Amino acid sequence: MATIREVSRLARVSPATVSRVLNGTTPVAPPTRERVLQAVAALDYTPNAFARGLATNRSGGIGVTVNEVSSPYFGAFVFGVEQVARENGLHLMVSSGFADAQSERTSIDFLLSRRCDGLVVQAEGLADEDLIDLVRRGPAPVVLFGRAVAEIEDVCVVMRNERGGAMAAEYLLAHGHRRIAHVTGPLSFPDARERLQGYRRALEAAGAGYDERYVVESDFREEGGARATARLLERVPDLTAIFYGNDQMAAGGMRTLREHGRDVPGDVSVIGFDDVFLARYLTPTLTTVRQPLIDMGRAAAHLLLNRLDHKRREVVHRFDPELVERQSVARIVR
Amino acid sequence: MATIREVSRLARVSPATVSRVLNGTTPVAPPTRERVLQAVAALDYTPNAFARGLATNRSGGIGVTVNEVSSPYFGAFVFGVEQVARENGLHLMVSSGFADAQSERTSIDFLLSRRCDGLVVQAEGLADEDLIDLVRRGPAPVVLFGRAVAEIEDVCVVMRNERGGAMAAEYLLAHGHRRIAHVTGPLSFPDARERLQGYRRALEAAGAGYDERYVVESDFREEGGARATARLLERVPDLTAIFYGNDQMAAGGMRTLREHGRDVPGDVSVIGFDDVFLARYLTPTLTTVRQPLIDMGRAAAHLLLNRLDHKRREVVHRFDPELVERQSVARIVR
DNA sequence: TTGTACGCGTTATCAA
DNA sequence: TTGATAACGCGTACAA
Repeated sequence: MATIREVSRLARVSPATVSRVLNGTTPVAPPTRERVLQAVAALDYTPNAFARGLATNRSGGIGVTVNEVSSPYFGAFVFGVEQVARENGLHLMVSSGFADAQSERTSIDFLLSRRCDGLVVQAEGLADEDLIDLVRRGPAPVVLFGRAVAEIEDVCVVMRNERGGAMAAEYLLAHGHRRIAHVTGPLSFPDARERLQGYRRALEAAGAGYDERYVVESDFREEGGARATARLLERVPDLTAIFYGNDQMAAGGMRTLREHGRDVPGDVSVIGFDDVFLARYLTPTLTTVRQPLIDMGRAAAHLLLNRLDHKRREVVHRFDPELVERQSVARIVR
Repeated sequence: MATIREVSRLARVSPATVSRVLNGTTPVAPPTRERVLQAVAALDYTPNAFARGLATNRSGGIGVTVNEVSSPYFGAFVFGVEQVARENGLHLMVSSGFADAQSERTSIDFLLSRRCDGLVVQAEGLADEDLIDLVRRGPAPVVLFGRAVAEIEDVCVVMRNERGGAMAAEYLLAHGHRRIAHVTGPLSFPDARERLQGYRRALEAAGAGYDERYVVESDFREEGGARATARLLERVPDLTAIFYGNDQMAAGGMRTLREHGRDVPGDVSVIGFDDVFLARYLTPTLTTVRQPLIDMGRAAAHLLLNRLDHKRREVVHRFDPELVERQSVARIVR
């Protein structure tokens, strides 16, 4: 690997001039410039990222911590982040957090020790205070995904979950349903609480009444959705529709409904949340509340870039959900 | 951010001693060692990765290029790589290649310019020669995933696709099928060719005969699978089973079969390849040939580690497929 | 067992 | 417009 000094010798200039040509920091006389460029090409020179980092204190990389990179949900988000990073000549360093405070802490420290220029963090284990501290006192700019922390709202990219929950319930109400159940995610997660709140508001606004026997807390996972559904069928067998806090739980729930001889959507209508790709593969295909994950990833990246270069790109912080109509909801006829 | 010099002053030793304590390169007297450790803790010192890289010429990171990080297929693979990386205190730098030679080249150069210690590459666009050149003359160790290049076989982690193709066909034959169609991936991909070859070998071995009217080339995508299936139904309407080159195409194909009034598996049995996530969500659930992607990711990472630290971890280079029985194949009764 | 001093490759400051 | 030179922070011969 050639060094800047070798290039400078070949071009018969000083290393400083080579640097100037490459970084465009100071004008260089065209003929000189030309010689440098030729030398660079001849030696196939690439600047040493370590040395550059040491001198500039910037790495050209942004760190991403999410629950699990390989899940469809976070995968889509990371994809959006990567797009923007590439467009701006930055690279991505990823580290999964596995929804565990200790593990998330490790991931973040790891990324920081690698001198990332900034971080995109989706944390489920860490407390609000930890995140506030990280954002305020951390050594690098940090933006948050999927969690609205009031004190640092300007660095958060989130979904309007309350609105999404209401949207789901309203859609079912509009299709004639009244006995609408809801399987929530863990209520320790704001996402899950907000969706529940939206559901409740919509029901009350419609005069359908909120009845907590129709609500079961679960875990955002397929098996959990299946179990919660069995519980519902036992407790309130007269339900005509179920709103699941995410698509995975809806998938498990639909299986349970089938096993109990309830046709979807003939006997029970089902609606999910997220619109991950599996929604299109279920039978019937799943009507769901869509989160524009790729766009949210792009937004998070843009937000971070704003903090890195102090430009003012327009960034949406709160995304609106969108209802995707498929086949899992039927109109009630009476 | 504290520097090694500040730590050394606080501990009243030289910077060299601090370095020795932290890296364990040379024995340090216990009391001295203790003082250093306390100073490190007191100042919350983290070594500067740039300076360290400059001095050691190692970054502690490995680069990963795959078609698309966010796809379930590659996501699972990357997940395996990440596991091993973490276990060894390394971090991951990712860059998608999008199955395009130009883009893959850019990704690889990018990762290399970031001074990754090694690379895990899954390339679909680059030619064998490019990869051979990269492995042999590149500035860092490289291992390949999903492509067996004869000249550099020792750095390749692959699936026994031929065997997998045969396995799929044999399974259908064992269930009484004789008129078995095959929808392949792009035959420019070795994966697709090998699976086709296995299919052919199994059919011929069983005396069922190979008939190319039963074979349609497609693109590994859902829509392609749907179109290919329509073509098959037109050309050889008497088929009783279809082997798809991957699960995505099987998903599209099953939709087409339904649209044509063919029940799966009542009228037509279907088998896929890969066993990605979605196979379990289709209706009926998809019988398929499983690739142990996470294990393959771990193997690729171990292989790379072997080249980095010259240890000799046992690594499987060629993985055996495994048939996962679900509901999409029925026995033919006559 | 510990300290001194240099080199790693770049950018930035200052002077010419 | 260009060149010398001093950081940047660490690891490591070499010396003590």
